[in-house]
Amino acid sequence: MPYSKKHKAETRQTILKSASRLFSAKGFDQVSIDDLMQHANLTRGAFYSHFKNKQSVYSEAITEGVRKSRMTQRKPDSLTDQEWIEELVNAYLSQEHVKHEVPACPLAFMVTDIANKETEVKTTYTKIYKQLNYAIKKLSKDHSECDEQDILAVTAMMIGGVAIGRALNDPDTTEKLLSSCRDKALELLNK
Amino acid sequence: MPYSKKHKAETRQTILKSASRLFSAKGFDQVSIDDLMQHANLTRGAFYSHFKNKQSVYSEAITEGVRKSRMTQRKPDSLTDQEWIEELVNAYLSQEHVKHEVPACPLAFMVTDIANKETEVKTTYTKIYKQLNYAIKKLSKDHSECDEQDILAVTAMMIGGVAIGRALNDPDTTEKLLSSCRDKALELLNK
DNA sequence: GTCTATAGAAAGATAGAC
DNA sequence: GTCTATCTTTCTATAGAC
Repeated sequence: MPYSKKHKAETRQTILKSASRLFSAKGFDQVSIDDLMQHANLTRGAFYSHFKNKQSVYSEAITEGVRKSRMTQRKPDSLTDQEWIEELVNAYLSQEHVKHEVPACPLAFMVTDIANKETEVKTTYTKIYKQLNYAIKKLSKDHSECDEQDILAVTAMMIGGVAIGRALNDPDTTEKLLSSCRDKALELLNK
Repeated sequence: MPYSKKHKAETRQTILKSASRLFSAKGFDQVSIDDLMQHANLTRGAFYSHFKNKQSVYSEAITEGVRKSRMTQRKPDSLTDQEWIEELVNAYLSQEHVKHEVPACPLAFMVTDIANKETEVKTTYTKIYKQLNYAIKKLSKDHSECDEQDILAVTAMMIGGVAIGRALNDPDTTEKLLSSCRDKALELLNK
């Protein structure tokens, strides 16, 4: 057997990693299977040994993107829940995130792209969206009075703030937007 | 002259109308020039008498979309500023808007699509984004203490709420999201 | 499993007739 | 101004050699 199972799994993972980065950056249609494979130092033809088609790698890339993003990292023991949540919100609504200098959150980077896709993809989006809200809820419950409505508003502000920031052409406006969302989000979360 | 100037202007407007609807619904790449022209009962070849290329009609479609959307309508004299702003926020964060049963706001429907485009398109987006914030500021100044930060947070919530709502697969979650954003947005605007 | 080659389809843009 | 025809490119997906 010239190729081990381990090798196959690693190749698959490499493709998925490129996929999550490229689809976030450029959207479904602007990324070709050739692009994905070139980033993995492979050629087009090899793609179909790993994924059924383009849509299926896109769907998996969403999950992969969340796995790598800051939001799903474990809280360091040195921080309180409140400190950690503050750090997460600030990192989310940051220039680095908007400029994609850190792993992108698919919830913000892919939101419009996903709206036009099939059930499978939207179901994945819905799932990770609920996870984000649940994670914040859990981190807030001990030190805050905020309820589910507050949290839904906060995540809309976070996702919206980052998505809008990416579409703007004016760095000053982006910075004002991000800082406003940071302040108002933390205000809602710390009440 | 077999075709009048008026006829040309009308044809152009018809194309633009299809463009604003289709690009909002499906995104840049999923709409072909053929699609646009078929909706105007014309064929591909005629397109280039009206627009330079696909990108330029996309750019104009953003402006056209805003022109038709609720947000730019004039306030009826029978309503106070406060009543009108409440109506606008509620209409924006509504199921009808998310489902595109009323003209779509490009700020929400095209946000990710635009992030990956060239300067011209992003400049247009930035302009209408600022217009939205300015319009709300003007409507708020007489009855509310809210500042620019509040307004930026509110519009992020509005745009984010609608964009996320479109990507979700679960009507209950969408409804909870929309109603939470409505409540929190109006809370910020009425303080 | 990965490669090259290619089939087949779609779409942007142009040319020339009317 | 609008039509049909066409050039050209790009891309998904498959076939077959290694």
